[in-house]
Amino acid sequence: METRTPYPQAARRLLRETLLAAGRDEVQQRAWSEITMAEIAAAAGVSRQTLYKEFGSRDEFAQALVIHEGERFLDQVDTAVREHLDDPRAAIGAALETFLRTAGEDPLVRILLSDDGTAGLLPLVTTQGMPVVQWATARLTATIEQGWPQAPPAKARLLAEALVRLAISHVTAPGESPEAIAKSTGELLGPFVDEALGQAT
Amino acid sequence: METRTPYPQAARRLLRETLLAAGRDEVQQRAWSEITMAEIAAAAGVSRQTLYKEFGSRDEFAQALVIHEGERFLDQVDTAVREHLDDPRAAIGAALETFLRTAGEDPLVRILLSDDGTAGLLPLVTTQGMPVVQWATARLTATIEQGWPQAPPAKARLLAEALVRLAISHVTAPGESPEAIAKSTGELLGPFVDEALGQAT
DNA sequence: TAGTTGACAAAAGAGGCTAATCTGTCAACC
DNA sequence: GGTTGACAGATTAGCCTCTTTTGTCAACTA
Repeated sequence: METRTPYPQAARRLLRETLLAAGRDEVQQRAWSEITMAEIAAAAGVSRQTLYKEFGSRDEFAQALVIHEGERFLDQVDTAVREHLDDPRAAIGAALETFLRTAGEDPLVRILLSDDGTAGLLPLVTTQGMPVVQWATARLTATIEQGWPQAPPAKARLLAEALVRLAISHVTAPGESPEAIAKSTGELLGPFVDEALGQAT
Repeated sequence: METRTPYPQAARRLLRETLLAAGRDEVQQRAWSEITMAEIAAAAGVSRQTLYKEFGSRDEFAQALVIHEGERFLDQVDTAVREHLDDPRAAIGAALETFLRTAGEDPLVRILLSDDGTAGLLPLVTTQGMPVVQWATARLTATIEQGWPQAPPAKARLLAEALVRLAISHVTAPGESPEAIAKSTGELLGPFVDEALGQAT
């Protein structure tokens, strides 16, 4: 599984990583609309043109940033899932609870939700949310298939997309506590996963 | 079931209905931020003060308008559900498909989704969406309980809220076709409803 | 080769300032 | 129960200017 990465790819990856980290730092302090590309480049210790060369445009960078941050959440979800490979229903609950809790506490997510206008990042998870939904769905699908290889791919994807959409919904319009939501959703989707995975609670 | 409504209530209801209808007509043409309370009142053939007396403020009117329009969609959902009382799984599919199709074609919904900013109506179904979610959930829960009295209330509510959130998600960030979504979601939630209602397909 | 620098047009945004409009709430009237 | 007219305070439209930002050059450097 471990392969040495050739220098060019590694350098490129490092560059992206550095720029995205700089972007995160900025977004944690001010609204997206008040942050300039020049500032991000400067914070990363790189020229503005390098930023453009790597990401193409401001909007594309925003997309990449949101997905990159999402990656952090999904890593945690992965871990939560792996701790409940024996009990799919509990896995769903743990995954959702982990996600909602960390997202709810994350300063970046708070800012994202508070900056309403068209200029902000919020549309990237609502009206223009499809890229994020599809990316997260693909990622979660992979996690599920890895944890339960016997699951039919179509059903894994179905479950993943529903979880992604429900998770986003609960983050943007929060009602009950993460635990309550996790419990309910586990109950709701439990019968489906029991059937799909051929395992009983 | 049929009771004569006393005049005062009837008049009040007629007033609200007329104002909301006027509001809908306006919103179908321009963005919410460009519509004034005076125009709505005029379109309803009523004075501005009557509007304020009835709805309190611009924001409250917006809330009422969104819910009132939602009522139209949920009426259709009700009908769709009632046509499949023998098959809960099909009922879910029909309900979602009906909702997504009519919502997708509705000019009002299109405008709602295109007007991003804080000034628009969109936040009422996303970041400030809880009132709408709760209202729609309560309404759908009632429909389910009426159609399947044997269903445990908690499970009916659980199912209803998930359907509401998924429906909103699919309207704001549309991916597949209404039919495909309806089919998938029916499949996803089927096992749960089978269990909750004690009926097999 | 991968990055920096400086320069650029076009687009967007900040600032100020006035006039107009809108909201939300009066009280008087029918 | 509804209308009318009037009102202060807050918003918004318009316009104009100045500045900044975006996105893309070509020339330069390690």
